[in-house]
Amino acid sequence: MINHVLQKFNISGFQQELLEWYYQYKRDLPWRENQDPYRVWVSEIMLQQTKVDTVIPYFHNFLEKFPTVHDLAEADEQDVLKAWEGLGYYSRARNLQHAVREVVAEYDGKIPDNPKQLGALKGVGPYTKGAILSIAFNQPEPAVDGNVMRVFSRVLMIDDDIAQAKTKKLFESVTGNIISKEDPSSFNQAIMDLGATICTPKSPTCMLCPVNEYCRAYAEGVEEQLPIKSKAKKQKSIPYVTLLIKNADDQIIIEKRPEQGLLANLWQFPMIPLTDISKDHVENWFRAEYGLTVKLTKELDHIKHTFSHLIWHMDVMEAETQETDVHDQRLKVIDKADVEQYPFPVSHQKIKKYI
DNA sequence: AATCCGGGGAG
DNA sequence: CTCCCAGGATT
Repeated sequence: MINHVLQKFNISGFQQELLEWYYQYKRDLPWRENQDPYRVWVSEIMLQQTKVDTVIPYFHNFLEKFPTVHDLAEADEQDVLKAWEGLGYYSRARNLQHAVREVVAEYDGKIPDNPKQLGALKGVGPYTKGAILSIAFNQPEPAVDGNVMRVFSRVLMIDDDIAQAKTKKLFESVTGNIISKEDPSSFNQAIMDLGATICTPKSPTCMLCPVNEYCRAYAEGVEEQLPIKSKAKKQKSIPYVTLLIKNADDQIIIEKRPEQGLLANLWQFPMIPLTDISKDHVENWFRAEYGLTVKLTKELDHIKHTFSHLIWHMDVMEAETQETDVHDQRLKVIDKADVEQYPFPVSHQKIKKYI
């Protein structure tokens, strides 16, 4: 299969054109300042399913707060989540800290440079493993992400569905055969840059592509038709009432989310799902579930928030309580001014302005 | 092999 | 609106 795909493909010519282009035009990115494996690691985790422009400010802030593996290992998880606030996929942050603690405990704080130990760390999958091994340790390991599959599906005119797991293995094999043994670090990063700036998902600028003479899809004029990707099914919709609860002491009540699942360990304003009850039973349901008596006073907003796999419809209500303390473990009474100390998902940050 | 897990921006 | 982004863990 691989032999067939790579038949008559000029590997060394492709490598040379790609690398020469990269040496001249590579993007100036903060994690390319040096090859510190910790910085490479943090950047690769942040960049999972996340655009470069989004990551840059988070990367600076994160490295300022946690400059070394030891700083991150010793940090409070809530502080790590606060540094991740708004970036999404929060298990990345929790897994990264878990893995860093393992590196400190098992490897004396030195990030392992072999595939077995590196790939065993929490949150380090096939892509990230290859990225760290190649970028930080100069090892010729493939790092297959969306860019790599898009670029090589066009260059080699591969029409397999890139949404399927087995297709990713095909591209790992392909990349393992094409990657430069002289400069694997630059090679992998060059494919990323090419995918981000030239070989883009829509309207690729093939005229400016350094490897267009090696591209089979371009030669056939079908680059816009690749890669093939099956569509994801659409999200499920869930209605909620969300409460901004205020007490007589000018305080508000927030809730810590469960330690597993969606937005784990982040904070929110108490939410009541309207899947089993109707809106006029919210006060009773809340008293039964949280042991707190509240009175809904005013409708503040209606927020629609879309996740990868579901959609929240939040009817935001202002509520009052006569209580000054709470008894449910999940709830916490805080001063209005202290709300900024807690990590909130973006969906709930939109509610802060009503405080 | 499917599903879960966030949020943003380009078009 | 749709797509998809330097994906991984869980089932």
